[in-house]
Amino acid sequence: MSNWKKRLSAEGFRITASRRAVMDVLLATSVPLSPREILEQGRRVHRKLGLVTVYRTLALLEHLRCVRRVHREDGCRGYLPCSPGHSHALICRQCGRAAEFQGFADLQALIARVEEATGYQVDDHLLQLSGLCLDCQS
Amino acid sequence: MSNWKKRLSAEGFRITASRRAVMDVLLATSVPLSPREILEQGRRVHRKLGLVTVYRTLALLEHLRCVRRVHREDGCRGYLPCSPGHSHALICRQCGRAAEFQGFADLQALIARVEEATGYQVDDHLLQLSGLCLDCQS
DNA sequence: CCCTTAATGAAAAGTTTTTTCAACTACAGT
DNA sequence: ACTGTAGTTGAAAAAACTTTTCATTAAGGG
Ligand SMILES: [Mn+2]
Ligand SMILES: [Mn+2]
Ligand SMILES: [Zn+2]
Ligand SMILES: [Zn+2]
Repeated sequence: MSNWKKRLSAEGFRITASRRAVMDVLLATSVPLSPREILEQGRRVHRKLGLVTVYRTLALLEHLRCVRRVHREDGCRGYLPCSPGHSHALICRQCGRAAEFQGFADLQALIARVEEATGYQVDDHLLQLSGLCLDCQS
Repeated sequence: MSNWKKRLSAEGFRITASRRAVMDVLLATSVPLSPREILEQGRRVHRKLGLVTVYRTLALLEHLRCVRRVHREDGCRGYLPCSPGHSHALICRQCGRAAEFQGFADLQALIARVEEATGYQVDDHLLQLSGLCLDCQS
């Protein structure tokens, strides 16, 4: 049983055909998918999947930190699977392929300086990189 | 004549009452405003301002880098005025007050390492911090 | 196998954003 | 100033997106 399903069960959520369909789609993608795209792909394995359930499942998976939402110029609802622990997304602006990376110490240093300069107490951040993946560079 | 208006003229765009209204609202805010909020405030000075024009003016100002879009859990269409040059937004999660900060060298270092690790050629980034402003810490 | 109750999906409602198009007006040229 | 033209506007309609409702289904513990 996949990690995600374990997490759902552990938190008292039921494993349903609809949720499995959504999870299967997300686990298989390397490109951010919109709710509508997830619906379309999900229906290939679970015919009666509904869009409402896609939204609900995405909210749930996001809450459990199984997926992350990607923000782009042309839409802020691209969903990607994400590894456990803190990481950020790097998206190819050509083909959409996503990679993950860690925030290392640089960010902590930057944040410390920003706190110093502004007086704000920083407790969250949104960091996303974009560029060209190896394939799209040629 | 304000900086923004100069920039509009310079690029061949006309200075209209509607655009002035939207710009006035944006120049005066320290909190990200949604198109609808901009419409409401803008109508206080230009009665017949329409929502469509708010959207169009925002797209224009964003293109000219006079305003930036802020992404949040509860909506990715908050608009803020932004200073010339490269900077990022820092938002108070309590009262919404925004501050700007520069990306310094830390980010370059981080990006270099990410390029090294992933093979991607990074050419853009989205960075936003959030936390509590000085007032909201007490 | 029941039973309880979480979960689902169709439809409706509510929102947000874009497209259309006739009317308007900023402003360059006279 | 006056005029012509092309950029701009706003109402309305269309399209797209997201949430709510509610009767029905089915997961999974007992
Ligand atoms: Mn981070
Ligand atoms: Mn930057
Ligand atoms: Zn690529
Ligand atoms: Zn505050």
